[in-house]
Amino acid sequence: MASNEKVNSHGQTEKEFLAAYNPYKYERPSVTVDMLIFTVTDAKKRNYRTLPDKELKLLLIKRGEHPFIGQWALPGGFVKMDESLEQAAVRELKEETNIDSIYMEQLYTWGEADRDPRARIISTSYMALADSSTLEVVANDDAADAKWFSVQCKLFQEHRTLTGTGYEQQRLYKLKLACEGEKDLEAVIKKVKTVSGRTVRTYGSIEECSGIAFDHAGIIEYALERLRSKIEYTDIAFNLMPELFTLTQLQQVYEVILDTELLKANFRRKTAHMVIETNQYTKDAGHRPSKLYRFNTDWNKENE
Amino acid sequence: MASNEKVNSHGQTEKEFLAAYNPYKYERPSVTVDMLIFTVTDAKKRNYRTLPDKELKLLLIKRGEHPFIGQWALPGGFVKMDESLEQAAVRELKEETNIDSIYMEQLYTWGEADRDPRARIISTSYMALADSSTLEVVANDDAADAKWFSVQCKLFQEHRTLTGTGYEQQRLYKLKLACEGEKDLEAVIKKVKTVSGRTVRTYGSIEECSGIAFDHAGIIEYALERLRSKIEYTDIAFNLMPELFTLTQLQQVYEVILDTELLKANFRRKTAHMVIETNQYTKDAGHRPSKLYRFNTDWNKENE
DNA sequence: GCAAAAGTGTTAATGTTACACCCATGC
DNA sequence: GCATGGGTGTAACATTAACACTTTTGC
Repeated sequence: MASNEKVNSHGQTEKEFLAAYNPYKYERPSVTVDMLIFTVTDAKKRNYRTLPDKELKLLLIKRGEHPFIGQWALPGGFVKMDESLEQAAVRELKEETNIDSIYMEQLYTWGEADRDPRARIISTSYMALADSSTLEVVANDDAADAKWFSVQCKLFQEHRTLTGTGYEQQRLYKLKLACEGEKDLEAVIKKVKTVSGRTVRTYGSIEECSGIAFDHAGIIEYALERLRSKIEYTDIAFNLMPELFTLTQLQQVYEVILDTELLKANFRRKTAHMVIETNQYTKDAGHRPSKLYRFNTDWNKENE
Repeated sequence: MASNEKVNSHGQTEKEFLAAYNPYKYERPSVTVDMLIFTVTDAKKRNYRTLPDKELKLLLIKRGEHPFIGQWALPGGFVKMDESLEQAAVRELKEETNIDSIYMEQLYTWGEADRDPRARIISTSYMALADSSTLEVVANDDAADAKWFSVQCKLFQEHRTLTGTGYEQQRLYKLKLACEGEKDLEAVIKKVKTVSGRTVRTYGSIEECSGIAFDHAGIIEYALERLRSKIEYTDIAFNLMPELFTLTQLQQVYEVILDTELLKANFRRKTAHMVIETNQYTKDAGHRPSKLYRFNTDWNKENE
């Protein structure tokens, strides 16, 4: 369907409408969705007794074309004219992982004019969370250019300068993405907060970056921040869990995302109302068997 | 600059790039920013003794053209090809209120394919908060088609149906916008949460709407929800306060946004660390003078 | 004096943090 | 027996919610 054949509900062709309303005529940005698909997997057991460590993983695609050829990028693609942003995100998710109906939320829309060297592209990022047991088959199916990278992001420098009317706070985060058989990807992201009188302004920038395409390092950092804060006050973490899980597994997922150690007794009290006990147990674990739980979808019936 | 003259950093014209990368050729959406500019103002005093009530206000523009002619819409406009989304938002803010450098944050990007009857338009919404003392002059300057509406949004119906594998929860919110000399604007927004097994899905829709253009009623409801939740754990409310304020005024702002009554003593303890006492007092108030405070920009020095 | 709001103190309930301890399993 | 994790109890402390009370002003 050519653009100038489209007649809208007011008897205008799209061309007529745009000529009247859009000062930029046919020069319009392209819109894409960028998908941040996270999961949590087990690292290798150190010996027969220990539990495996958990790793937070993110799906990346190796670019086969310029620009950033050979570098890794978030999966995603153009939004079609007849589908909503969310439909586009669901479609991309299905294409990449072959799963529909997993948790997904819109994160942020990235609109710097020069973020893509080819043309003006505005990208809305979506975060999806999946239970790794559902995914494993698919990951192998995929072409060799889609891989799960383990994700780590740490604050490694912080400094604060007083100015006449306030202060400027600068923080440097190091993002590390690793995948067996691939070079490690690294980026340094700077976040600056300027307080001058009553006005507070914040902005971020990518200071160093190796192997990560476009501004995707910044997008990944943003998603991790969101994930970290939302895990504290929502039930978002259960989207990363299998149907049945032990409380220690749940705690490990919290720990790998928050990057802290939590106290077992306190963690169990805090999450008690979000889980339902089953009468099943793990076995052959090299230590005492543990009870399996499932997510209690009704935990916040009253509040929200 | 015509679109096909633009040569990018890889020696392609934009036309060549899009032919290769974009399956939709030249058919691309338009992108706009929609601005939600909030402020809090005083209603009329009931008598010489009482304090004025606070009202949460939102700036709306009367549409002079089809579609939705005569109805009220959020201010906003097209994103130019050489400016970022945020620059576009700042520009629109300046055009509407003549203010730069007030608090602003990106809210959400609205991408339903049919949300504008004329053509495919994707809109990123930004919320801005302003202290009304800075604004009052400008509001009068503006053309008669821009007005501040008082905003109210209440949950008025809730119901829950059990399904085989979970439940469906439905909530109806009534949004009311009022402005002296204008008809009241009203909308009913439905939010549905479907829990089926472990998968939770949420979506919203506008059920009834009178006088509010496009899908803007839903955008306003979304912004109010964000404002309400952020006021609880950030210092966002101080963007609505003048330089100097009393603790009761601050409490009133919290109350009008949260739509509850708060206990004075407890409110003061909770906000104590975010304010700095001055040695100034209000006077001629018909009751005991009260101390004026200012925002303490350093309140979260350690934490965040 | 009195209405209205400013401002402070107290107590009970609740939630959080840190730590200590016992239990069950596989080798 | 012992390493490893499963699972529970408790005391100190911090936070919150509800209420009661005193102070200061303009008319």
